[in-house]
This record gives sequence, structure tokens and C-alpha cells, in this order.
Amino acid sequence: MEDTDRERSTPDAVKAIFDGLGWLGLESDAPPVFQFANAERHRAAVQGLLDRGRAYRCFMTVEELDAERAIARAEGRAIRSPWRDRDAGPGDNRPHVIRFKGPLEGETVVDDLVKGPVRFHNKELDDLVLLRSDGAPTYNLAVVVDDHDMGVTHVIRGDDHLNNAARQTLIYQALEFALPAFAHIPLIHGPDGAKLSKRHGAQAVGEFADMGYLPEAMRNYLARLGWGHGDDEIFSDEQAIAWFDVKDVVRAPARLDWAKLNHINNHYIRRADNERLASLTAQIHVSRGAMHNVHDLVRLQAAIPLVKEGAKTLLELADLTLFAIKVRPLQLDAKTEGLLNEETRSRLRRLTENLSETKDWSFSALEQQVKDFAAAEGVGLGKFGPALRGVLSGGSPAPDLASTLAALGETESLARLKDALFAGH
RNA sequence: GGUCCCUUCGUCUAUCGGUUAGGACACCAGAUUUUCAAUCUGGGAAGAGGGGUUCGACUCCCCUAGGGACUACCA
Repeated sequence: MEDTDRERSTPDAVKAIFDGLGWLGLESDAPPVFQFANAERHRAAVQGLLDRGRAYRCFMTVEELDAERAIARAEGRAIRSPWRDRDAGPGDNRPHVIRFKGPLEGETVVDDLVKGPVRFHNKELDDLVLLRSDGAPTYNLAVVVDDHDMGVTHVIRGDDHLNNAARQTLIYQALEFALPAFAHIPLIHGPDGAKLSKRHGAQAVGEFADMGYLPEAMRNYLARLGWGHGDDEIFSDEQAIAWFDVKDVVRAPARLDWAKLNHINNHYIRRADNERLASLTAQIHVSRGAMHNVHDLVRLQAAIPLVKEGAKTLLELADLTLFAIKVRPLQLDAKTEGLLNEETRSRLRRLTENLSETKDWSFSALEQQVKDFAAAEGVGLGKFGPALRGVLSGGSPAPDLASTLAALGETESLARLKDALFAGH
């Protein structure tokens, strides 16, 4: 894969790209800082072009260029420099750029692996700058020379480069380099159909991490965007690699759909290792100030398997596990306070006493015990369940009652109950 | 403006001339229900428009419309 931001990108931006790719699990062999592979090679290539009359020196000033551009655009044609056929003579050392001398007739065909053959009229292709007035090579020259020198056989990149492919093909031919295979894949658009900026794409990758998406979920979702393998929706990296063929890449740009991303992410959260989820979720709790000791994962880890089925992102997983990591005494929410009338209070006190004598604090035992208690009280679960949950969780969502008790553990559960039901009495 | 690309349910896609146009997400209804969810069952939903080619077109060709990219001494 080609990174085309090789010159303009700041070191920070480049680092962000690589951080993003690293998070995604898509490491690159390329060094994290781009430099022109070999400036001499670029200049030599241009000199060769100059010698063979396939490039020329252009002395147009910026003002002249702007004027010419305006005229060319008004006339609906590509820009042409008057220096194209005017030799300035070796003595002229005014600042100038080196432009490619493109053919005026015929057509250039880019045999794209995704789009098929794409034809361009040569007269529409302007004489692009090869070397700037300070001698620095431009992107279009640099990619051709670098890719050739590096033995690149396949150029797979975004659709936005399809036009460049024609210009680059011309340079390849003028340099007598073997043409690589081109494949231009569609861009990904935002949910509204507007484009998702390439420049900020890598930064966005980091944002997906912050939004609580798992890298393997992103990989699966992204792979499915603009490519399909029958009805397969969920697949492993290995399967994707085995199945992939550029020919199956869809031609049209796809829109990012958060709902589906969430669904895929939920799938991978369900399958993720609990310890890993606990550690990731703990980081979120800490960053929110809800947790101070990252290593105190016992209750968090107990809670995760109980709620992860309902979590679409790690952020949601944090919300769903908040009940487990709360620090006593819990602040009860208004709804719970409202539920705690005298009748309910005394009922929950009786339950607390029951639970205090329990020997078996396992889920199944607790489930039976809560059931038996309801029966003994002659009421349904609805009569005290919500209040019990509120007291145990402080109003945060929590799993079913027995699970919540089990996840909190005997000591914490009883302490929370006593805090709410016996304090001040 | 010019050049080029694209167009199947709301979204991602399957179909590679003959299908009741399939799946997934989302949505709607129902079931379940001690919170939030999850889960189960059922349902609605598409070939942009117009011309051709063909016995037959979502599939091939042309036009129109719409969307997008490019149009720098940026990449």
C-alpha cells in the first residue's frame, strides 16, 4: 500500500498514520518517516527526460501561470506552457521548473484492476511539474521513480488517484519503466455521503479506538466495505486474506454505517477475552475518573461476562460495568430513593439478614435464594427487585439480581445493602 | 467549466442474460421482562429515468439525471 503524503505531512501526522495502522494491526515495513528515497535518482531521471526532449524548462512566473490557468479553464482545455517548444538556452538561469512534455495526441489507457480500462485523451493531460524551482521533485515524479526503484508491481490506492494514474503512466512510458498494475479502490464516504477526508483518515483511525471499537471489529467491518464474499459478514483475518481478490472490489464508494459497525463490534466484544476487556474497560473508567486503581480488576472482571452481550462499544461496556466498580457508600439515585418506602426497606432488611447467613454465594444458589425469599414474602419479584437493584448498583444499569450479587461478591453486596438500609438507624 | 469514475432495499452487499432479486445491519410489530440491554418470532423495504440489443435484461450498449474524484512549484 502506498502512502502518498510523503512530503507535506508533518512528522506528527505521519506518526498518527502509523499509530493508527499499528492499532488496526496493519503494520507497515516502510519507515515511519518519509524522505525521498534518492534525490539523485529523481534528478537523474528528469535529466534523462530533458536530454530526450520529454521534458522542458518552464520560466513562467506564478502570475503568468495563474493567468494561463484561467484562460485554459475558460476554454476547457489543459494548461500549456509557452516554454514547451521554446528553448530558453543554457545561459538562462532564471528560476524555473522542469515540466513533463506530454503527448498532444492519442490516448493513454490505464488498465485498472477494479475499474477496467480507463481511457484518457492525452490532450487533456497537462504538462505537470517534475522538479520545482528549488529542485525538489514533485509527487508524481517521485512515486514513479521510487516505486520503480523499489520494484513495486501493484499500485493499490484510493480512487482519488485514478486521474494521476494516467499522468504517471505517461511518465513511466517516457522513462521506459515497466508499468505496474493499477487498482483504484473506491473511497469511503461519511454516513451523509460526504467524503471522509483522506488527510484525516489516519487520525480518525485513532478516534475509533477512543470510541471503543476493537481493532479486529474495525478490520472486519472495513473489509466488508467495498468488498464482498457472498453472504459472509463475519470473518477472520485469515479468511479475508484467503478470500480476497481485487477483482471483487466494488466499484462504488461506500458509506460508513455506525449501526453496522456497532453490531460487528458487539460481535467481537462477545467473543473477546474477559481479561482483555476488563483491562480495556478499566482504562476507560480511569480516564473518566470513576476508578483509581487500574489493577483492582476483580469485580470488574466478574461483571464483564454478565454484561458484554449488550455492549456495542467498550464505552458502553464501561457504562454497563460501572455498578461493579463503584466505591461505597453508594450515592443512590432518586428513583431508588423513591422505591425505598418503609415496606420495601424492611423487606430488604429481611433479605439482607437472609443473605448474611448464606454459605453458598454462587449464582445458582443466590438465584434460588432470591426466589425463595420472594415466595416466603408472598410477593413477586417486581415488589422489591427494582429497589434491590438500585441499592446494589446505585441506580446504574446492572444485570439480573443474582448475577449482580455474585459479581459484587458477598462482602461488597452485604456492605452496600447495609449502607442503604441500616445506616442511621 | 473540463476530464474521469460511480448508480440493486434507509445502509453494506449477492446476482456475473432466464431467481418469487438473496443475506446482513437498521427499522416496524409481537413474545419475554426485576433496570439497561440481550434474546426469540414475524413483517415492510431495491434494480435512478428513458431508449436500444436480445426469445429474454438488474446484468450488454447509448442518452439523461444524480453523486463523487481530479483539475497546484499538495500529496
